[in-house]
Amino acid sequence: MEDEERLCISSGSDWMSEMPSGFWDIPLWNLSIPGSHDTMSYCLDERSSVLKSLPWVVQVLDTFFPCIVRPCIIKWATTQEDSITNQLDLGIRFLDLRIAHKIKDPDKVFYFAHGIYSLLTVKEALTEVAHWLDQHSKEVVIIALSAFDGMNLDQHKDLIQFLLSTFDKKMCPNHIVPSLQQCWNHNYQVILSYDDSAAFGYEELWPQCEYWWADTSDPNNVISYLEERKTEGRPVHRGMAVDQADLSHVSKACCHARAPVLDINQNMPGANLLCCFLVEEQRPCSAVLYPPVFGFYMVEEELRSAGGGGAVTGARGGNDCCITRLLSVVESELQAGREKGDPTEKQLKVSLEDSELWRKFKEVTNEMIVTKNGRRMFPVLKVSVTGLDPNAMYSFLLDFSPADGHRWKYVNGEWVPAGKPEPHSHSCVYIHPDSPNFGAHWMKAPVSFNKVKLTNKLNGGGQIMLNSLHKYEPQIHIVRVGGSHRMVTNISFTDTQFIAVTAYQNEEITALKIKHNPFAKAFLDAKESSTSEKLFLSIGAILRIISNLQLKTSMWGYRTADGSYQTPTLCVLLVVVTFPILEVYRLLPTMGTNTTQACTGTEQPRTHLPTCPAIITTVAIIQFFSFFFEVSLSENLSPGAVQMFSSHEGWTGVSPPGPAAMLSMQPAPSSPGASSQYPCLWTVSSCTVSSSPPGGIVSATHSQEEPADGGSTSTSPCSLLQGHGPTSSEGGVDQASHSRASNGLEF
DNA sequence: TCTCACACCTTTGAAGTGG
DNA sequence: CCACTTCAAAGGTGTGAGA
Repeated sequence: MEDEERLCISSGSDWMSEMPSGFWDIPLWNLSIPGSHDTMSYCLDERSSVLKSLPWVVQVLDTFFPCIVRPCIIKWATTQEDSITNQLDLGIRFLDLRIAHKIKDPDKVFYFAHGIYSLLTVKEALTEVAHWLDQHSKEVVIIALSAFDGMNLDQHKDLIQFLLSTFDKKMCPNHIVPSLQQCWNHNYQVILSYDDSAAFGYEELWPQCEYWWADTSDPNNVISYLEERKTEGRPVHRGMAVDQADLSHVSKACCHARAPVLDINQNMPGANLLCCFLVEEQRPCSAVLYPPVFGFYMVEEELRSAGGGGAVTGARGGNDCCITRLLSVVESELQAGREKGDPTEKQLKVSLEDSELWRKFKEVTNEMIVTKNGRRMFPVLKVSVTGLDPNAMYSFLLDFSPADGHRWKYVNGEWVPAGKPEPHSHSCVYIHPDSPNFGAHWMKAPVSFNKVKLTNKLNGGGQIMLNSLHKYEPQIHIVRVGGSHRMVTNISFTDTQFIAVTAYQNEEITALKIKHNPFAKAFLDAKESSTSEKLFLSIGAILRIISNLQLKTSMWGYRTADGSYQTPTLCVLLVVVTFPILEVYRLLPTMGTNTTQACTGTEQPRTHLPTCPAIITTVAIIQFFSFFFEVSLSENLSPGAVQMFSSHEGWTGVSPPGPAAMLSMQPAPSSPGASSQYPCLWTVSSCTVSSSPPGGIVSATHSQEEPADGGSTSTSPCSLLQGHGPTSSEGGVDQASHSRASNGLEF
């Protein structure tokens, strides 16, 4: 960044309006904006009871020894000394407000809370803010409301109504990309983040700020943590991000970053020195262009810059000794209080349920339907969690980040990138309905996001809005709530990526959804009934074949030594019974299936493999018994073979595998017209059964169009043996017999 | 590419029943 | 009072026609 762009503004109360024009069009989240941690903690009420969210020991002690407990809490909890108006005058533009409603308080009065309740009410404080904004019409304040201790839905509604009426047209809608210029053009002065699901549906309310917390008091670790997070890119969902760094193990947080939150705590000299440095040396509006330079990184850089004599501002030049001393104090202070962290959460593990199913969808590029009214996800995103603190409170959130920088289209059976993506539209964060809840609750069973709905319209109601034909990756955020210790863990699984669509493009995806989603069972049953119907067609086909054989042998029997014919009833029955049994076996994977049935992978192998033995065996039986026929089939079949029967879609749905995949029942080709004791030579594939012509193999076609009368279309099972007219003639099969066969089966 | 009505299914919860 | 069953309503699916 050029030095000119690092201009520091001397005035705190109107520094935004005094920003150089180069910053006017930069989204606010790309500016480094000073804020105050627990903004309202300067007015905690010693007479109020402690919060119920505090450990029970503290509550018990407060019951018996309030005169001791409360001053201690106030000393610990007071992170600010200046009033909210003074903070704004000093340049603070990010307000961290923890809201609470006093237990058993019948009035609709809301307070701030940090350990105990505040003296000032929310109404009083925010009215003060609104008044200040009236006097500073070009200043923009980011207000983050969170915690909401002891509040129910009705109270949320009351509070939201108050916010809407207080700030009215000053509130920047959440679909706007807020820059100074944008805000000035529309007189927006408030960006209000409301960290509760009650805010869904209000376009004036922004989602929760994302906190990046290094969870360490070591400045080097803070820097490396923020550097690492910086490489991951910006938060995927809109809203302010707070990169927070705890400079003391007692949670006297000094926060800074994209929307830095500065703690002006008087009790922590190290932190205060650094904060003072930030405030007095860096100053508000020490803005950075994208990519954002994070707080401490910037401090470090500017320290080097100042120390190296490259004065950015006149005030900093020649302050080498001062800076070194400051850093030394900070380092020693922080070294003394290394954070201990929570050993439990360090072992946090999150695993994806149904990962095998997700993987199958991923293999064929998963698709998720988005509709105007919202459509559930399938497979359902479900995770198992271990390693949480069983007694701590957590919220589980879900949002969706663009998986890549493409728009996609489905062309010729595959997804291909198709240009630049639409701007990532505002996507609500879905808060798991069980939130907040104890760690023990989250760990006792897999956490399922089965109720989340995906939409392509911005219609609130907690639905996730996605762009159609864009690829997304779900992200789960585990947020520790209800205490000053705030932990955020983000988890995502690449197998859960999908392309949002308004209608399924890939038939394989449709098949997988129908197969595994119980709500789509109707279509599974439809397929089954269709299959069963075809099964009977197949049985009919084989019977016609047998019938046809009977015709060709003049009678259904074999010639004995004395020249008479015997009817091999048992053989016929075997043929008739074997085929349906094998057919049923073949259909087993699809019949009676439910969601618990394991998927065998893509549809192709499922229908492919069992088909072969069914046909092979059936044909082999026919072949075997035809051995007894006086009239060899080979005499009646043309070498230019036609298909046998392929009534089921599953058979023909399999692409003809080509010669390499063919199974030859008897490899030796017969010369056309050659008479043999063996009736014919068969070649069997997964979907075709044909006599083997010298020149090659005829591929299969569907037999659904098979005429009911067993006519002479080439796809008819009858036609397998008789349908090639010239050959039939050559074989000497008389037309009368043919007609008789078409009229019915005789057994 | 998207929307919508539709048939068909599962899920859910209230009502009924019996021990 | 509880456990179990029944049943109807609500809601989740993919489909296919049409915009």
